[in-house]
Formats: sequence, C-alpha cells, structure tokens
Amino acid sequence: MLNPIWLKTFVTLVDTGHFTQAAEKLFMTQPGVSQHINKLEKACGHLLITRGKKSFVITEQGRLVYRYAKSLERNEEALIEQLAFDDPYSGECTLACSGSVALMLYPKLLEEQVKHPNIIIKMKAAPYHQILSDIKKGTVDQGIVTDIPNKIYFETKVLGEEELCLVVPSRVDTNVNKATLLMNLGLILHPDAKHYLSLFIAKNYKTELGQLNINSLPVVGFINQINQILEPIANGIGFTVLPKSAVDSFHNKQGLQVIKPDNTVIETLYLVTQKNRVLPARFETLNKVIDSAWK
Amino acid sequence: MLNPIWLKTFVTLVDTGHFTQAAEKLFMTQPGVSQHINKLEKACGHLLITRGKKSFVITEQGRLVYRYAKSLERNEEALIEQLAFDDPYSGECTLACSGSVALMLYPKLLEEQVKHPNIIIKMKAAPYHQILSDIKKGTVDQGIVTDIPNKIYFETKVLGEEELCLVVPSRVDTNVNKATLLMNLGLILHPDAKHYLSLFIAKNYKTELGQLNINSLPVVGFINQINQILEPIANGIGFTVLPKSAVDSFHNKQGLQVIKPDNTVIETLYLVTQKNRVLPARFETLNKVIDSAWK
DNA sequence: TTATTTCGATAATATTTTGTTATGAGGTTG
DNA sequence: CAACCTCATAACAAAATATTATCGAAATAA
Repeated sequence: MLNPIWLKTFVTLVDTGHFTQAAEKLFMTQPGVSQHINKLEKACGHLLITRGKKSFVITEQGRLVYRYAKSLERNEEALIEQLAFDDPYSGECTLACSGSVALMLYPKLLEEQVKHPNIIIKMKAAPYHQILSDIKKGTVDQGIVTDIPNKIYFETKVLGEEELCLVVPSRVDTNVNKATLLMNLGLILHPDAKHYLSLFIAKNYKTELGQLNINSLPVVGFINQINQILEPIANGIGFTVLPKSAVDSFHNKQGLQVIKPDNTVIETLYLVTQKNRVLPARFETLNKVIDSAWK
Repeated sequence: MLNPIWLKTFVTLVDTGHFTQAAEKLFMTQPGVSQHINKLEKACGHLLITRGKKSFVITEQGRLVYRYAKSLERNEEALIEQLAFDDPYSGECTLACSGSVALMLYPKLLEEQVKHPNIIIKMKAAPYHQILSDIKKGTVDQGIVTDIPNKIYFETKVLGEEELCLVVPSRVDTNVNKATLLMNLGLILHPDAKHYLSLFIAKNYKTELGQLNINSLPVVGFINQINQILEPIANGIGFTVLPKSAVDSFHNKQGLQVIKPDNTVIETLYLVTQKNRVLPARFETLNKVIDSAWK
C-alpha cells in the first residue's frame, strides 16, 4: 500500500530536486527522505528516480506516481471539505416503496430534482420485506410501507392514509353475493394484492366473505408493473384491490368498476428509516415534498 | 492524512458489520479495528459510525469515506498496473524544437496520433535555451536543436541535416557587395535569426562580410511565428536566414529570392534528451517518425 | 592541483506508532 | 440468571519510523 506520507515526501523531492531541501521543507532529516523514497519504490515495485552521484532524474514510473500523488492530495482535500458541508440541495437520496406509492410520488420528487439538479432521486419499487431489508443493509435510505416494522431496527413516522379500492370489470353485475362474484372473476395478483385484499375483507362483506380463503381464490393473472395491473380487468378479466391513487391514474377507467364498500378501507403509510441513522440535510428538502403528497 | 490501512479496515468493518468479524478478515485483533476506526474518525474530523451498545450504524460522513476508500483502492490498483505496463501506443509525448522544425515535423507526428489516438503529441516551438531548460526541468521529454548541448546534462543523437537559405526580396539586385546589400536591407529578426546568420557567414562571403558585425546590422522587423517570418521580405522589406523547409512551405514564393551561396550551409539537427532519463516505449514509436523525416 | 563544501547513502540508535493481551461493561440468549 | 456476545479501554510488547553520526563521491573554491 502506498503510504500518503511517502507520496508527499516524493512530491516534495521532485518539486525541489534535492533530498536536503525536501527534508527541510517537510521538517524532517535528509536520511528520512531517503528512506521514504526507498519504501515508496519498494511498494510500487519500480524505481521512481534514477540516482546520479549527487543528483537524480525522475523515471517514467516516477512521473506516473507523481501525478497520482498530486491527484490523491486533491481528492483527499475534496473529501474532507465534503464531510463538513451537508448541502441540503445536493447528493443521492434512495428510497423504496410500493409500486402504487412510486406511481404517485415519483413525479413529485422529479419536480424537486428539476428544481435542484444536484439532488439525485433513486426510487425503487419493491415489496414490503425487501424494502425493510434494504433499509437495514443501508442500500436504501428511506422507505414507505403500510405496516409498522420492528422498533428495534427501524424508526417510523406516519405519513398519511390511502383508500383501497376493490376493482372489477365494468360489465360485471355487482348486485350478487360477493364471494361468488370474486370466485367467479378470479384474482389479478400483484405484489401487494393479498395484503390489500385481506385488509379489505377485514372491514367489509364479513358475512358474505367470512369463510373465503384468500389462498384458495383462483388467480387469473399476475403483473408487478403498477400501471398494468388494471389492464386485464379493463379487458374483462379478474378483479384486484389497489390504492385509489393507482386506480385514478389508470388510462382506461371506463373499462373498470370500483365497488363502493360500506366501510371505506384505509391503509396508513409510514415513512421508515434505519434506527439511529441521522440522514443528511437533503432529506429534509425531500421529505417536505413527501409529506405534502398526503396533505 | 488518511492512512489507507485505516481506510481498508473501515471498509471491511462496514462490509462485515462487526468489529470482530472485520478483525478476523484482516488477520488482526478486535481492539486493533477499534483503534483504526478511532484514528480514522480523528483524521476525518467526523464520526463515521454511530455506536450502539453492540452494533453500529454508518453515518453520512461514514458513507462518503466508504465511497472514497473504495475509489482509492481502485485508483491505486490502476496505478500499479499502469506502472508495469509500458504501452508503445499510448501516453503523452512532449517535445520542443524551433518553429521551422515544428512546421515540418508536426503534421507527420499528427498522422501518427491519428493512427494511434492514445498517443498524445504535445509540441512546443521554442528557442534553443528554453528547449534545454525545459528538458532539464523535465517538462519536455525531447528536444530538437542545432547545437550539441552540455554532455553533463543531456544526451544527444544526430537526426539529420538541413540547408540554410539566405532570403531577400525578389526585386533586389544581388550582384553587388553582400555586406552593402544586407546592411541596406536590414535584418528580419526571428528567434534563430542571428544563429543562422552567423553559420551562414562563417562559410560564405568571408571576404565581403568578414568585418560585418551581426549585432550592428540594422533590424527592420521581428516575428516569432515561423510562417510569417518571410512575409515582410515578400513585401520587399529586409532579409533573413531560414532553413530550406521553411522557405519551401511559404505561400508567396514569387516575392522571395534565395541567394545561392558558393558553399551550401548545412545545419545539423540533434535529438536531445535529459541525461540518464529512460524514455517510455511510446517514444520509440514516435522517434521512428522523427528519424524518417530527415531520410 | 588540493582543500573545502555539498549532497546523498548507510548504519546504529532513539523515538513513536502500532498491534496485542488482558480486562471490563453492557446487552442478548437459552 | 448464568453463559455468551460484542465492543471499549488500558497496559504492554513489537514493529515501524525518524534521528544522529558517519562516509564517499562530486562540485566548488583557493
């Protein structure tokens, strides 16, 4: 490994052209300089200078190492400067959430990135457990989920609420027994479908759906692209449960029919971060936008 | 200064998530890891991890340092690799020579750069003494000059020869005493004018010019752009001495008259490098072109 | 030329830095 | 609650590093 102190000595040596002068400049003794150069040459595996009796000439390798040392110095300075300066309008922000939240949130975040081009938004649509494991690993800074995770590892803050919609094809007659209706249609599966459906059933149609086993429902499709989940339903195939925002943004709404339930089903959204992790200033900028999305 | 060993320890710590495991991986003890991190934090001036009782969370500064450490590692590897590999078709070649040599040589070298785009030719037209001082400083790799420099500091190799031409305006009657002719015309000065003129006089017109003092010649112009030196002469003003190649490439030759001397005046061109400096392989590629320019 | 000074290399020694062992405090697990 | 982890700290041992002393060769001055 190339010790930066040796590199600095080498740079000074090359700049001054004299071992003695370099030593003076560095407040050390001349043999010290000699030793640094020897060690650096050993570490590099190449002679960095060609020694004459009283003078030296830098080798090609020496030139390369000299340039490297200079750039190292600059890089290190830049790093130290960066460490002290927590810019609220620059840096990477990685967040993960469900596809439907992403669908609604990402455009708003992009507006912010347009305002402050040095903020870089990285959005990952993922299922619940992956969001949590990514936050725990630290590969994702923040997540938005619909369940409160383990308080030992995560910090949680309520963001807002979203209405869940049971969506069926527009042609279907909904004035029938709901269990029969859904069994006949079959489920269009997506990453959060079963979770949403169970929330929905827990609050509605208990008498009709009470004994319905979600896992025994026929599955008539699967898609994990949020903007395509409603496609089969608009074509008359299956049903699903989705947040209202996802339904609203669908391009072909006349193909759909949202069943108005007796009790509105609300899921709470939580902003989740790693426990004890202090996020940099740019997340305040970001979270203003996220907060306002549910206001 | 950020010790690369501490940085490596820090990277390992972050990767493993455990002091003990990091220590094992690095064949050291756990307190050693603790100390490395402490020292690194002190050197950075920031906490890199937030310590829990049995675990830690990386801080924003820690993330920056982690990224820096990773890139440092890559850069160092790249350097070491580069040191061992002397590519004949890539790298910078800086050379210095007179304007007239540059005029002739640079196009040929550019052809070579087109063939091998990773070779970067840097050509500096400069007077004799500056060429030598640049080579001695090491800011220029090679020079082409017309005098053998001090053998203590430089290595010299004969490149070829060039004919010198005494150039006067085309309208002038040359069948007169040469001293009178030149005194009446006056010298168009350029960086090598006096040197060339002295070479010329030493071999020709000794009887006529014997007592002519170059420094007392009237100077009627000065220009250090090689392709413009002959401009005043083509306009009927002054005389000068230049290599034949520079005269040949002049755009308005009918305005000029080259005085045919009794003894052709030849200047020898020398390729000069710093003493004891071994040039990298790309200079072999380059010097083939340079050699062939005078063949 | 010879004496003097300058410059870098080397060896021996002193000092500082670094790594290890030993130990303790706090937390988790069975 | 005992056994077991994990990390921090202190004391000490080991290694790395810097200094002093000295030499030889070359440049400079006399």
